[in-house]
Amino acid sequence: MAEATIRDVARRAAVSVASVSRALNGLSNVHPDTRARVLAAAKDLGYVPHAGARSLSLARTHAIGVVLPDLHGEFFSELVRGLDREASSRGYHLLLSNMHDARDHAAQALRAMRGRVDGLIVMAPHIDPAAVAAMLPASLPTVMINSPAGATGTALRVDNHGGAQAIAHHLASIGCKRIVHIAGPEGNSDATERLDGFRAALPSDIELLVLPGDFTEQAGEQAVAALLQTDVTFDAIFAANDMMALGALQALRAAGRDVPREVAVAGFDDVPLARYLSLTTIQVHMTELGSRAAARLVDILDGRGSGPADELIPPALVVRGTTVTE
Amino acid sequence: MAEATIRDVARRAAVSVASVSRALNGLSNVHPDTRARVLAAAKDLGYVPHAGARSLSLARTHAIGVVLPDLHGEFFSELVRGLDREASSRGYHLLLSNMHDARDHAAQALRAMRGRVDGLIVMAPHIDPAAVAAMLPASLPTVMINSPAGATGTALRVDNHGGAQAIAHHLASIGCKRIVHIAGPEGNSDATERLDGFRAALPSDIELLVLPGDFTEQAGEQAVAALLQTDVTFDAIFAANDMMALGALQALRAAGRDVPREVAVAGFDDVPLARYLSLTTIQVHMTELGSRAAARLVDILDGRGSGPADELIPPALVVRGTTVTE
DNA sequence: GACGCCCGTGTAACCGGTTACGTAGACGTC
DNA sequence: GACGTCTACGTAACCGGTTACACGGGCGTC
Repeated sequence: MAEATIRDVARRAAVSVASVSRALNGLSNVHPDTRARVLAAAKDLGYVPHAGARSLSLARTHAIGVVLPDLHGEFFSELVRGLDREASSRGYHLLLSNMHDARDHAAQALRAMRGRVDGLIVMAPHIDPAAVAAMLPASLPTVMINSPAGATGTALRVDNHGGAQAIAHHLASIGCKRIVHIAGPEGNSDATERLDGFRAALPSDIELLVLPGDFTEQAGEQAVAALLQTDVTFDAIFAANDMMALGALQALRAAGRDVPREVAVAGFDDVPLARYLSLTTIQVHMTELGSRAAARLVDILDGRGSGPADELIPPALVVRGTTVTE
Repeated sequence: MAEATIRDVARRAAVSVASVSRALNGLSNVHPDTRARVLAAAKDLGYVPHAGARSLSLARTHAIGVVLPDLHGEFFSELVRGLDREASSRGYHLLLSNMHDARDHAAQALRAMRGRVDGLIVMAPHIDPAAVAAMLPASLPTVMINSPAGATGTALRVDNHGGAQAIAHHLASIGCKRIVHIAGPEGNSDATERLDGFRAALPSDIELLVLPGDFTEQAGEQAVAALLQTDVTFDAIFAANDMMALGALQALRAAGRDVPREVAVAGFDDVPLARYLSLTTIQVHMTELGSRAAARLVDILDGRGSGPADELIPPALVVRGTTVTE
């Protein structure tokens, strides 16, 4: 059952290992007859090159490491789909590694990548970029996704600022005056950028109330339910992500508030559910983010110039039934 | 910027590479002083072992290859989450590879795994298991997920038969007499097992009409829309998956049919949307399927006995508003 | 003091590929 | 016929780890 090695092939074809290697890799300086013999021998033996050995001598693994937080749902799969699409079309594999919260475990995970991959794609919106940089095995080209601004190396980010701005303009244009924002977890860069962008783009005659949240549906529901107990009035809710917006929607409906006539609701992300529940939101094309990130990294690995150091993926406003009547 | 190797560490600690290797791997036959010197030297140099070289000499990569079809949505992420959870907790990494439709490309992808991974987890419900077996690099332990029955080696499968049976009993118990089934793509083993199980469990006094489908929402919608044009009567629809059930729901609502009073609707999978749209369905715990598969493979790799050759993951019936009124 | 044993360590082979370098032979030129 | 070139190919070093085996020295025993 032991797999055939290149020496087995060499023996069977009665040539040296060098010739086998050359023949199999399509180098030109091999006699056609020799090449044919080698190919036949390889086929007979069912020979498959040992990728590990190959990478060791070439110092090239053709794999890229992907380190992600413990993402849930569509986000994760869309991102990975984009990464995989681009990577595999350019001859690279994906080595997955989840970075759970534990900090030192994360360092461990990153280090373990040395010698396994040619480069890294890291997403860590909850970790200080300097800390991440310190954990990296140096010499491994890295592309960061949605890291806090100022990250080292190449970074791709969703334009949270621009997206939030678009929501602000939209809500203002439909006449909202008293808006509630349900924020994301503290220290999360996506969350803070969304709030900052929103606040900055809001005309001065509009009031803004910010409530804490944590990106979960529950948080959105509870925040709004609690708010409804008070005598605060409002005509719009902008949640830092879709799941909280959906929670908010449920709380509003449970309380009999008419959406969008009494209260407009908007989210951020455009998860698939948003379309079904007709939620106005910002479409973040995770697939594209993934493939752009992979493309950038592969460009670097393959020695192509790497364009601008940072890149913003522009999100698109999707207006649906929770802010305007059809 | 070149990374330090074990020889650099050896030089700095003034010992041989063997001692460095022994010290770093925690072998017992190393003098405490030596170990301390080695550790210090390694730390000074920021030494990180080269995983590729390590796997070459150990013939162990501590990675498992995951070959999946181009899955969409939650399915994909849930499965991968389960795989990753189990694998990483047991010291393994995941090497991802999508197997698109092209058959020979698939063989290529599988072969490329040799020397990169210690074992494989393959999901290919649309491919003949014998063909898959033929593509495998032999000598690579493989666990198949949801393959057509009779697959080689270890296989884990969702109990499609049992799930469909549960739906049949449920529909019968609420009094349905004329049921329409929207089938999945031809040749897909999940699809055929669901239909077979359903048919087998149906009491003989219930009529069954089978319509073709392909697992997409559109297919479900069109099948039902077309059906409504005819004078065929029916009081229940069982779609081979949730997305088609949701499509069916839309067609029914567009035609003004009352669900569940006039027509009961059930799906299979329990995608997240199902909960929001209150669809009765069969809950397939993809996360568990993933972690079970990883556990089985790691058991084999680590030399633990591998229990029963095959394993069925039991799905659970989830009754919601599309079959019963609350 | 000869012997055996154990401990700690170093040397070098090995994992399975790639490739720099050397060389034998065919051929052309003067 | 001596010499240079070019082509096809083999030998062996190398990638960065692990580890079988050899070995030297300290110690206990008779």
